[in-house]
Amino acid sequence: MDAEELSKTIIEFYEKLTTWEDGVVKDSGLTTSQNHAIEIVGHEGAIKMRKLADKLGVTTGTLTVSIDRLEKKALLRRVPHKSDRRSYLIELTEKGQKVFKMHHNHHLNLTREMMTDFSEQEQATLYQSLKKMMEHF
Amino acid sequence: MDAEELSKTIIEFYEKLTTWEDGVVKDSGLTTSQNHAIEIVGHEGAIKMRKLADKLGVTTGTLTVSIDRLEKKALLRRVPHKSDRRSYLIELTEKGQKVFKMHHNHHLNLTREMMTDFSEQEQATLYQSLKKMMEHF
DNA sequence: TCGAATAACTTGAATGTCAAGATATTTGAA
DNA sequence: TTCAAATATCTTGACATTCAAGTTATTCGA
Repeated sequence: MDAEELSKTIIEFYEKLTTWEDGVVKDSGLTTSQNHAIEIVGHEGAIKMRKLADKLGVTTGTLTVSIDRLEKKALLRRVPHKSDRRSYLIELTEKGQKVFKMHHNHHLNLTREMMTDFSEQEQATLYQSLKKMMEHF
Repeated sequence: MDAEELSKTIIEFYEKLTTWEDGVVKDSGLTTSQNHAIEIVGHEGAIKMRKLADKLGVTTGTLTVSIDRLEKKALLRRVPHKSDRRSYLIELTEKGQKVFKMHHNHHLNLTREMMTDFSEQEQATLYQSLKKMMEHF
């Protein structure tokens, strides 16, 4: 297999996902960055600002502003940390949960759609390949 | 294969690529958006503003500003269109070519790195799977 | 106990983005 | 041919994202 060709195809696939995701996010009235925050809080559950900033790959200053806006939209909230009064836990509101689940389902539908022509065996192979590639990050 | 699990893994893989790409781009002194423009011009060759805007998924107003900045960095230039005086062709400068090739090689290296544990057969299967998934966009 | 480290917030500057409108040019129909 | 409509790009104003640098409050550790 030619590495050039494979590299090009991986990038192409990545670009397609990005375009799809941008479209889905825009329809939900959120920005990409806001959606990303909701995704992580949805998957991780209550999480500290510091840890969330690291996962998003932004500074805490950036995150403060970002959480301000999401809190204003009533999608998540700051809850004072029980044992550290400098800190907050960020968690989804009910409205935030709904948005998260909606987005989660969109992804699930896309996966099912993409898998229509895959045999059970092919799906398993793809799954293992993705896992194997991720070992290199 | 559980669609939930597969969906989760695809997203995970996508996130890893994003983080990797962000790091590479940041090291090059460009923004993600600027890099994206260079990628497309590098792959497509001389291209009209209108077409480039469509491929980037932004308005022409956004692109004008973006190209202004890249022109100031001497990475690409506007060349008047031969038969349509309203229009320009955007092309890479030599410096832009270098940046493009560098980035291209980074991707190639990543692909080779990810493929280290893949047999020839596995690589071909992955390639076909990616192609097949992309038919659904 | 107290200085260093840590968590989050604030501010200022740069960039990205869109919508709406402006300008120049091309196109197509009368 | 002529001219209104379409097209290509640019401009402007408003807002979001982001970082760096600096601030405040609290916790930690020697």
